[in-house]
Amino acid sequence: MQAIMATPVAVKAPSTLQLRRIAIGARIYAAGTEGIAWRVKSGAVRLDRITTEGSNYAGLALRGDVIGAETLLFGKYSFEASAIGDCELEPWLAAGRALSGESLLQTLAAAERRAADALALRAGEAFERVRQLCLLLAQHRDDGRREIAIPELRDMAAITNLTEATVSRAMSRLRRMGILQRQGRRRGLVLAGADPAFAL
Amino acid sequence: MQAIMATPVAVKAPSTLQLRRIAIGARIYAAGTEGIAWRVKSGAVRLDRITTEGSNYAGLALRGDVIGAETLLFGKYSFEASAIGDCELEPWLAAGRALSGESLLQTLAAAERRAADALALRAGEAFERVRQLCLLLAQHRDDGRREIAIPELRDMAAITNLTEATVSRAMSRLRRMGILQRQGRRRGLVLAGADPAFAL
DNA sequence: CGCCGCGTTGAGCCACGTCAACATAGGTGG
DNA sequence: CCACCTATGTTGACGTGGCTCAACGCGGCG
Repeated sequence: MQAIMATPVAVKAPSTLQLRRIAIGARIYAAGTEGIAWRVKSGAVRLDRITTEGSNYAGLALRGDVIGAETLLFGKYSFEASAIGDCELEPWLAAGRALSGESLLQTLAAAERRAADALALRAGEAFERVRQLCLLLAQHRDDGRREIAIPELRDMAAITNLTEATVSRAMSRLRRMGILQRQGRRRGLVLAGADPAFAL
Repeated sequence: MQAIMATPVAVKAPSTLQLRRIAIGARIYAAGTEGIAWRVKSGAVRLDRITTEGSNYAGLALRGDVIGAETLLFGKYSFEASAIGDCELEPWLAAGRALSGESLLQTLAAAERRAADALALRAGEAFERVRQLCLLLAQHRDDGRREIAIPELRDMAAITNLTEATVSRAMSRLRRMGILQRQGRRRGLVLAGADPAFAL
């Protein structure tokens, strides 16, 4: 487990905080702890809201999204964040004097689009939801194909509001159909075809 | 249907635009049209994303939330907004020179909390989802009771990702249990008990 | 009055949840 | 290196919550 590097000192000298790498499955920060805001350079982040009855999936952040912006107001994180794909984060410097309204507005607009995506992942048939989630997680490569770091079933299930068993069946089907390539159980990258016939 | 009052002229002289009232069920603005950002003073707003395959529920805005902030960037609305309870909107003046970073940050934090609420409304059993939605829509009154402007079933169904039939059954049950009072078919206000036993 | 949109309710069915058994990967200690 | 353990993923069998389809009631409106 990585230490939370965000301290008041870190806030004062963000330039010393460079790219932060988080392994898949690891927690990025806990709710209620102190820290700074980050921009997701690559990977995928799951946000959870902590309630008295446990923690619930509360949002998704992908490449370009900002997480933990509330620390600029409260000093503490409101949600818990965990990496569901290998992540690179960079400190988000909208804070302090350099706070740009335009940048904040863009972040707000992006957050609203992302929230709409997250909602859409909870509607429709199971197979379609899982397919859409894979699409969101996919990154384009030079050769035109897409690669996807498959999150744990637990996370995919929470995001789509399905059970792990149902997600597993959908993933098996995507593999059987040739849309996802490479073995099933293997953690790590999987390829989606470049062929438009593989609509993914 | 109310006319869309938001025009470039309106943007230049927002002070002339005062409280805007929208009747339940009416559209507030359409995606792609020009306009300004609004703060929801009361009521509830449903946001929809327009795609080639029609429009999909994409978010919820309640008292205090800001809608249409993306117009400050693009000049146009990205989503469609409709009132699902009688609404009062006021122009949101974070625009132009008066743009305050703090206010923007608060709006961003509120949007993220609201997005988490919206996601939670799509998890759990049908009855519980409908109950939670009613809770979100309820306003406290002086006498300690709560009043709720019941949206159309169509909207409650879209928000909770249930069918109208299922939502109707859940609402009937809430009424049978005495948690919601007043008749069923009647459009308009319904009361929830103040008694904590009526957990709603 | 007749029509239309909305809400209500019942009957039957099916997609997904539940439960369980098993497979495999990865870690840990010998 | 293997033995073992645990966490995770896979797959089948079965049950059920909510969807589908349909009929009906009611209110509003031309």
